[in-house]
Amino acid sequence: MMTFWQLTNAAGVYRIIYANDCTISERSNEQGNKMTVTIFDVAKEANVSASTVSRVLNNKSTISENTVRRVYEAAERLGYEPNILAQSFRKQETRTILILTPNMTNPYYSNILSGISDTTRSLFYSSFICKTDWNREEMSNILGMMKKRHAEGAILLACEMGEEDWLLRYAKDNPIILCSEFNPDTSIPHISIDNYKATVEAIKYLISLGHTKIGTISSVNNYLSTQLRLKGYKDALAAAGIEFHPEYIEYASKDYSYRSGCASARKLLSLEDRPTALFCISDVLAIGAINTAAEMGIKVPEDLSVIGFDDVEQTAMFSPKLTTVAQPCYELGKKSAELLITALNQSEDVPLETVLPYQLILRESTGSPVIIKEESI
Amino acid sequence: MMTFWQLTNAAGVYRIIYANDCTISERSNEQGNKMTVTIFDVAKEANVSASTVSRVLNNKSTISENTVRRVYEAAERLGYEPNILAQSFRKQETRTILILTPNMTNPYYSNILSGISDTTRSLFYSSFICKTDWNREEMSNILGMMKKRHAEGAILLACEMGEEDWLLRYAKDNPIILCSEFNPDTSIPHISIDNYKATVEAIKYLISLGHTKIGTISSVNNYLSTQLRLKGYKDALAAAGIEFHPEYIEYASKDYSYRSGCASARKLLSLEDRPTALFCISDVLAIGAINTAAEMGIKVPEDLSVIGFDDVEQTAMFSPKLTTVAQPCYELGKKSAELLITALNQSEDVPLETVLPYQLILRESTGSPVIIKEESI
DNA sequence: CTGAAAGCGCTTACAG
DNA sequence: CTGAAAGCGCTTACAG
Repeated sequence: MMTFWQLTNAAGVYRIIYANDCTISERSNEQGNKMTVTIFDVAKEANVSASTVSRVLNNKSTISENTVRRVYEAAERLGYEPNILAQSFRKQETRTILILTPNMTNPYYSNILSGISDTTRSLFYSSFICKTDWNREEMSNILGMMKKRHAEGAILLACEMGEEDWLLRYAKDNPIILCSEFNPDTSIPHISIDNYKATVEAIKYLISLGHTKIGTISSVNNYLSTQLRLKGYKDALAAAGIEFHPEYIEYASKDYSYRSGCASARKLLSLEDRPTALFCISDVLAIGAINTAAEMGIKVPEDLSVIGFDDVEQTAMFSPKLTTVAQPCYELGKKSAELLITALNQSEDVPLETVLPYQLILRESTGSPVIIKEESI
Repeated sequence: MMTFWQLTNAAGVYRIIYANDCTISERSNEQGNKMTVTIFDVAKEANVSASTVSRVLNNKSTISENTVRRVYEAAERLGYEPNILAQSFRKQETRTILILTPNMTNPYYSNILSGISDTTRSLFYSSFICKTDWNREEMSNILGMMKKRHAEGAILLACEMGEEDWLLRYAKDNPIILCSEFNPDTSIPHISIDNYKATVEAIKYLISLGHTKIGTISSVNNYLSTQLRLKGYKDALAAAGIEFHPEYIEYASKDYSYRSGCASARKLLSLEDRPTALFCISDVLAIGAINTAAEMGIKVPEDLSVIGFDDVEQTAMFSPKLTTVAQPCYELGKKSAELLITALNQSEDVPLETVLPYQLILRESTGSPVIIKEESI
């Protein structure tokens, strides 16, 4: 049994995939070598020209029903499989995209990668995942593969602000999508959640619980999300008329390491008038804060509320369960891939900005502050 | 400035990579379209034939020094970049390998993937990571890409026992490497640590600490490693003359889920004469055991010693720090890729079995059992 | 040490 | 609706 798969998109059918899942008749020459069945063999068998076979298999132009049938039958009889290498060469297209990620093991990235990978495959594209370690030279090398025709487009995860200028050099020749992080002034299409709004909602929630002494663990990195979350934190406090305390802000390492989360938390919790709630810009940082609090004898959520960010599944192993802002990682990846492939297939422009929904998930690490009776003189 | 990179392996130079990192002279025709610089253009510029240019750029046969220089200079002057699509087509090679993984987000896998990915890239191969969800049909589809000339070989992570027969159908046409898991009777090259020895060492360590009531959290899956670890557990006990208690074995879910680790631990720790030590065949299971013990008021390591397996970095966030058998995940990936590419490049056979060193890492989750005075009549 | 020529397997104007 | 022909850019026997 032979099956033909058709993939359609807005622009119409653009590729026929030809799958052969049973025994195929393999022809051999006298030496017993396998001979490749080409489009010419099929043409001869079907009594048509190679051009016609090509057209039938690619759904190009209208062809008489009779011919179509004959070609399909001949192809099946011969066990023809199109030579992808020849097709790529002829069309000068690789159907390959580049994925640049700082690393592959961080669950936030790996979930995005998973979404990208599944999506590209379902659209018959290959994705080539490359680890950059935030190294700009490495990124340049990788993107240079597009010029060398190894790939046709790229998705960049975790692009720091300020990477804009040199990136444009590549973006003008090949479509590029920025996933999660981007420069607000960029002309390169990007996709993310609304980090500002998400943070405001998280802080408002803490305020609604009765907290007024709210600290944050931010990061020294140069991501837009970090900036936006810091601004959301400040704005939400201001909107509620809560005085801003600069000492309530600590900055963790650029990669949100657990260690640095612990260190930041320790500083904040050692403050004379320590916060009763902590907004952390990543789950790992939040876990660090919770563990540090425990070490210091501060109970979560009784003495301290903690909110994380991302909702990576690995936090399910912790108790108390983390209240956090969930990012749709898999969907961020999926959508990035779809946008890129759209850009690749039609000259039609892709939207500059795509915003996916976040969700504030309330679990066990937050609660109302214990009201300590103020002693008056 | 133009640079040529040479990659050498045991078989000698096998590819020249040609990198151009500065402004290149781009020629245009009257319409201003970019014209591709081909090997013929370089040939004309250097006053040699295209064959010679090809030979120079591929280091084939001996060529007069003078010619070599002229060709390089011409190539540089013209900003020539070899057309990879044409090369692939001509040689009918994709330089692409398939990686089949149950999922991409589990840190054990993602670390292996990272090793594979870095290595293939450094050897100028592409790796195409595909998620299988343990679905055999999906695996077949993916491996089918080799026949369709999309890829030349494959690395399979987490191949369950019994997958052998249908796999051979693919392994006879294209090299395949099994990483971490395999069938002991397989004829397909594989790489792993010595799971049996590692387990024996771990159990011996527990015994040396004074434990005699040692339980294990195994899994219902069908991996060789699971079998070997169970056998190692039993054998080590037997070797020490410790009686085997069937009720000291529990089986977690096939994917080592945290939840199932908790459930298994609860059963073991609810036993009348409960174990004082638990050997868990994955770190996540071990974390589940530790957390469950805590919930039950059982202290680790005072009342219960716990050993994990894998040493994925994510466990660094837990206290007490986990004693565990470390697997060299990144190296397993790296070595798998090297083996596969070796198999691809030389007909020379690759070793059937490659064993990488493990390491028992002693941290805080293990200790001597508290000796409870036996009450005599 | 080097060149002329064939050919990898397909797609696509062009012509009818 | 269909065919003959050219050509994508390279590599590699073959011949000298």
